[in-house]
Amino acid sequence: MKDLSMRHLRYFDALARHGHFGRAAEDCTISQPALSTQIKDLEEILGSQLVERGGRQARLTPLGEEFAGRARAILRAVDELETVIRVQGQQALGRLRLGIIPTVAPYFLPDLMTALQGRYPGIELRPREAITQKLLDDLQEGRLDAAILALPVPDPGLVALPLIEEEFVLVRPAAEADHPVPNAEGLRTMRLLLLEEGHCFREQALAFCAPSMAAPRDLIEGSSLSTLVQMVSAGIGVTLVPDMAVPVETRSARVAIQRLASPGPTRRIGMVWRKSSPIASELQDVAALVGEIMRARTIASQPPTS
Amino acid sequence: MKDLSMRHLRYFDALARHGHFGRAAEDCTISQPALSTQIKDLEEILGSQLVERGGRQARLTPLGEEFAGRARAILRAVDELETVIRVQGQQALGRLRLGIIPTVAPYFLPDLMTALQGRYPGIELRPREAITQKLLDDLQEGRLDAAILALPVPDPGLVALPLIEEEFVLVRPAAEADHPVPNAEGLRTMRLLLLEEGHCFREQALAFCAPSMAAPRDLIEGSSLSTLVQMVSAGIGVTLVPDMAVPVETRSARVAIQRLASPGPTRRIGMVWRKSSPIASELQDVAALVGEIMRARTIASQPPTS
DNA sequence: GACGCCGATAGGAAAATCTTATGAAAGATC
DNA sequence: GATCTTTCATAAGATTTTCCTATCGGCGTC
Repeated sequence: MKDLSMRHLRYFDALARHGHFGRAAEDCTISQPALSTQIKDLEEILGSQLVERGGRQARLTPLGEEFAGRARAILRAVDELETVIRVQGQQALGRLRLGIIPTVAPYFLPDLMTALQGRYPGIELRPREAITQKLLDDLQEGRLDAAILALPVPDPGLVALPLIEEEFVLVRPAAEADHPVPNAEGLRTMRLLLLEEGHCFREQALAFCAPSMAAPRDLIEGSSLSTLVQMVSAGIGVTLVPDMAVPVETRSARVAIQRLASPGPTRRIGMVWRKSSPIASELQDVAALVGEIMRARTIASQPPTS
Repeated sequence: MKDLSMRHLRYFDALARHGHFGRAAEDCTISQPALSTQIKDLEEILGSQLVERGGRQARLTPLGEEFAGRARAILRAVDELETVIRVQGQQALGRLRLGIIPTVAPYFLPDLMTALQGRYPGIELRPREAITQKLLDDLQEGRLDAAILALPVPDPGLVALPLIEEEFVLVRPAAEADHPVPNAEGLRTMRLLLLEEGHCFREQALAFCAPSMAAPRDLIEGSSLSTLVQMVSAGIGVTLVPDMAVPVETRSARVAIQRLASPGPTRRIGMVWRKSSPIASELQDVAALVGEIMRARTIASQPPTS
């Protein structure tokens, strides 16, 4: 047996409104027989007579009235559905769930939010700060639209657009400001403060200091760069921070900054999203915008010295 | 361009629930390609991507989620619509809009309502009292399902089933109880009280008294039989009332009842409905029931005397 | 790099829908 | 009261939509 279709509802609605097969058919821009058969179909489907065919005019039965009312409500809902989806589909970017690793978020998120709000008025921004692995998972599962993190990402199925490349700088107690700049080997002999397991920045710093995977002696962990810097200023040890963190983190701490000799440790920050993302092209734009902001901020913040 | 169809909603709902084209297709008992193309159609119709096809699994876009929610609501409404109509279609008679002329209504309506309620449990009864012309109009326009009135009805397109035939009796002041029973000619010389224009009973009475259409002298009008009888008891004149009205109207009035000589005036009460009425067969039953009641009541009420 | 899973695409078949032509019933008209 | 008109139903053929089978291509896995 056939199913109830949208057509049935639409045609019946027209018939209910006009009370006349011919005019209803005209309203639907189909022929009168077409409408007649559809109405007949409908009555068969429901197993009840909905229209009373008097020679004079077509009138609805009580059941027909009931049907017409409900049908109209459904048609309204369908119309609204179409409108809503069409309208929402228009605006390029309605919502952006953007993940950012913890060693980037504090230094760019505010500016980023402002810029995105300006570029996409009315956008619903949902930033989320998490470590790389969690970001990648969320990305894969569709809980994030894009993420800003350190490249490379191993995952195929993701697109990555590099944004900036930045150096790590050495942060040591203010008292050691005029000590000589150590190299990687020298660093290994110092008390190095690092982020907890899971942070990509920790791995990158370690990779520089201890390429052989041997964890350096005297390794102390902190939960944020801010914590690490505070510990440094207390004379507990030294640490590495990314360039972008310097202005914020060393503003009020009594520490010395030393730029390491080339080739020093670096990281490349990029934005990634699913290749299959429906808003891939918009994300391309977003990435460009983010790149601009990041470059402007890092250049501006870097002292003219060195 | 094609239109949004019920199919689209159903298929998309399945896809949303399973997150998997193959399983969704199976759920809909169609092949996977069929579902794929329908979903693609849907996306084209709406001009937006609703599903994100990652190699791994199919995920809904935010727009897709919105769509799925609304689609589900619509499908629920459609399902309810079908159920309601199917169920209501089962019960033979859900509602009966029954018109009755004023010279019948007071004497039968209560019994009739009771009997119909008993015969059709849960029925919604809507009796309406009005003069013949109005009843016929309402019947034609579908505002009434059936009407009880005096036959014949000129209208083709209506079916009429005779129920009872009853005589008119003369009502005169109690003081005249032993006056001789007048014939039609004699009636014309008396002060005759009649219903207002429009009542079929008025015309029938007039037709008996004054076949030549000449209105008798001294004609006085009242708005109901009850009023007329009260006026008679006050000695203002005489009137005719149908047999069925006698028990009720003369119960507490000081009036005399005289049965006229045969062939006296009579009227035939019947029930009519549209030939095209969808509940024509039920109305046939209703008419039979009404006939039974009327006959029982009129016979029982008639004194054994003649 | 072969295999398996998943969804897209192609081509032809089946079904639903539409149109034109025609029929039948009931009012309307003369 | 016979004819004309209106109105809806039915019939037959054309068109469109929908579906199925077969096959491809991407992607992840072993």
